[in-house]
Amino acid sequence: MSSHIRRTMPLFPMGTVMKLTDLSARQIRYYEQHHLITPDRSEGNRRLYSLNDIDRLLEVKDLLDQGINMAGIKKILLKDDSQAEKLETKESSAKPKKEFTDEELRKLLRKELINAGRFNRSSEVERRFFH
Amino acid sequence: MSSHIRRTMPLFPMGTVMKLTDLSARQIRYYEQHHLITPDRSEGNRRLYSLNDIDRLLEVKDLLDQGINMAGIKKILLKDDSQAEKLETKESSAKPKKEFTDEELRKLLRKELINAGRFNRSSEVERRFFH
DNA sequence: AAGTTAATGTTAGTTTTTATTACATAAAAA
DNA sequence: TTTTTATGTAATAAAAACTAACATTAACTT
Repeated sequence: MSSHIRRTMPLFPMGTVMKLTDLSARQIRYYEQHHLITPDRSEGNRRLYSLNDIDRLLEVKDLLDQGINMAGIKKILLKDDSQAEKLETKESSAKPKKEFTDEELRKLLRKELINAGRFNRSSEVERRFFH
Repeated sequence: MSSHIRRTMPLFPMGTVMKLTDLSARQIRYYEQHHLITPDRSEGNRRLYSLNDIDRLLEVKDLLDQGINMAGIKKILLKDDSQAEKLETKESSAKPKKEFTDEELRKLLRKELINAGRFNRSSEVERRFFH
């Protein structure tokens, strides 16, 4: 649970993600159009990516490098994800309800980041950049 | 990629650092004025912080929370850091250099003891945040 | 008590970064 | 060949971040 909060916290703006993934802004937004990631937004509408988002982008990049096209990548990464299926069919206006305010989430994340044990499995980006 | 490069890589813009440290932009820039951090800059002059920078900011925050003032924090964090020494000398070259006397140090120490109850965190952010 | 200093807040004006949208293009698929 | 895919590029608007200056408050000094 704590790991989940830590890795889903919307933290990184576009520029950071571009550097971490070596993808262009165009590419990153394109993959979002295809629902492979759904980054949160700042109050001012800037995209904010989580560690999970960055992981996912690196997976997409990997698969593309292997010659797999978007349709295949979707099939692979969004497999039996009913939420994504819905999004795929139609722009769903149903947003996930927020249980926490942004402020509360921030505090939780920081706490988790600070206190989190090392027993959580590493994400791709963590392995690549932070170990 | 070596650990040093990873941890000194200029990655995070101000907003991200504010969230990770719960410090204001004003505070973060103030600590930079005092040479406690020296973030890199983007091509467009935006500050880019590394994991090491964030570590340092959290240390500063910790020490401030313990009632230690900037002078003491500098003494503690910049000790035998030749780069910082150079900067320090350069900036105050026109002014009389204010030394930190034993008396002042004892005062700081007393303050710290009075505010004791917390433990010193000397660990780095990388470990706390991303492992 | 009054005056200084230290640490941080706030505000204003400017530059950089990001978002959106539209059009362009090379390579792959049909 | 024509169409689709994945990505590039350009124009414009808005947010985020910069610098600099002035404001404020709590902590020291005298």
